[in-house]
Amino acid sequence: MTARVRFAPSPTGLLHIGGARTALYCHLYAKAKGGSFVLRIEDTDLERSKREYEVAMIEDLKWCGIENNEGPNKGGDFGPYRQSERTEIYTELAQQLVTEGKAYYCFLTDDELEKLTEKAQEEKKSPHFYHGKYRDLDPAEAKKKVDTGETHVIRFKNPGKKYTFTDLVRGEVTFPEDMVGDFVILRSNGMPVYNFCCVIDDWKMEMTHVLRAEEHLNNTVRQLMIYEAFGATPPEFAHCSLLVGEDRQKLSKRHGATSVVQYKDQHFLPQALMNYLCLLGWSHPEEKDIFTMDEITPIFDLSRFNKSPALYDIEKLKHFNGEHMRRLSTEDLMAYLAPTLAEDHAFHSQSREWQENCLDFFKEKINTPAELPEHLKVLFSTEPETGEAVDEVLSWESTAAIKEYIKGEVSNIDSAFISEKQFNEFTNHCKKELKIKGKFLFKGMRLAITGMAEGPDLKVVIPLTPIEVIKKRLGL
RNA sequence: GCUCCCAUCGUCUAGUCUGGUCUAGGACACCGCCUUUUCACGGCGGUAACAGGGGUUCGAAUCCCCUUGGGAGUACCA
Repeated sequence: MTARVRFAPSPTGLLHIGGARTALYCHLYAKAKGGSFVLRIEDTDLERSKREYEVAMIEDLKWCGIENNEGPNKGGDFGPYRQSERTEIYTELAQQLVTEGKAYYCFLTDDELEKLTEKAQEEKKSPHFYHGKYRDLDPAEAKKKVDTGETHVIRFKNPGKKYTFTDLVRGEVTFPEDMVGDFVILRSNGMPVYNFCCVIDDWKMEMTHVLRAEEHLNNTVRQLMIYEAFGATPPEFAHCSLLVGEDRQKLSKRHGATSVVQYKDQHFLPQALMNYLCLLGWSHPEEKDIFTMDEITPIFDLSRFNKSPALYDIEKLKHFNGEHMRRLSTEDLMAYLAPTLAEDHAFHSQSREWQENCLDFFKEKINTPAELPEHLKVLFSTEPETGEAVDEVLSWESTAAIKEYIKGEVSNIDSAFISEKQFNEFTNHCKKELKIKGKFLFKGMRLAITGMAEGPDLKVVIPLTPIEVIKKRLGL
């Protein structure tokens, strides 16, 4: 049987980091098994679901390099892929369970429910202990109430036994008989709830594997009951660890940038984000840490999941971004970095060759595009630096001598740049004729030409600095 | 409260299933040195962990139990 794996987000917000990781794992696993990756939209929460989120989600997944084989955007043999378009299927199946005595109508009002929950808690019983009030109501009588239009939901009749299943990452998991009560499967507004549709869809869409985050582990018991009620074979389950923030709690908006689109907007490389996310809970068999998703697809498997929650660390993500950025070809690097600079940045007025040399040099110094403008100041800024370090260099007599000499030389230069050869001649002149060496030479030279006390290698920086900038710095 | 899950450097992790080769390996961050000045990169080196307690065993990070700690769930959210 070919693997069929789904990612089933609810379109109630933007795709977040945790969702992207789950989607990545699902995608990777489906591809590793040569199977299909299905996108299903779980929009049964009418209040919060928005079509625009669905659209954004598909776009963000695409940016991540995750494309589905089936889904609302692609079609397929198991559609529709939006739960809101499948309500008939759910309602019919829910009715079937009622007919078979495996579910029943419940007429509990919100008030009653609340009171019963409180009562149960006072008696130190599970909150759901009294929720089965209408469990044994005569079906004919229940039907009559329904027909007269009384507000009702459909509750699943908990068989009251232990459930055990083998989770592909957690091993054998057992739930006690009273872990959940008679839970709702069809709301009073006629919409089915998550645990019900999820099972129906995974069953009818013939999913072979359900990969999701640990927060769903407890839901599995309800789902197992439903599969059993229909005599359906459940898929294999794999619950991977949760992503947490600094406070060790489930990652959410309050932890800062948690939607994928924010990383896209900040110009992170999608392959870096995926690489980092992939390693949060999964490890490469050879302990490699930098790789592309294509590279690991053939070797991706469920046995290398770590069971404990992983802390999402942006600093480490930046490192991954740097590594992937440095692996880009000259052309791709240009396409990546150049657009991140402001439109009026002096970088854009330079030649293509200059731009390539420039990026090739500065890519070594940064991990993210956001750090680039600050580094480029050494080439374009005409504002002299201030501070102790600068003052110290300025206090040396040699510095004044260097500046004087450089000023003379530069005023005679007509070309657009000082060549590396010329720069070496200047250095040698200062060394031999002016008898300046060591830090007095290099620091003095740097200050004279760049106005800075510290910075990258002068041999590279000087030939990249436009002569008019240098002249302006020297007051020419 | 109840249920389920988890527990190796500050962080991500390898090693746990199939006890010995683990004086616990790698990565991020941090620190130091080298790359004839600085910073970054790179190279080299360093600080830093098996939550605690009991067992089992000749031998335990690895197996068992308890404690503690953390997380998730406990909805007519997903």
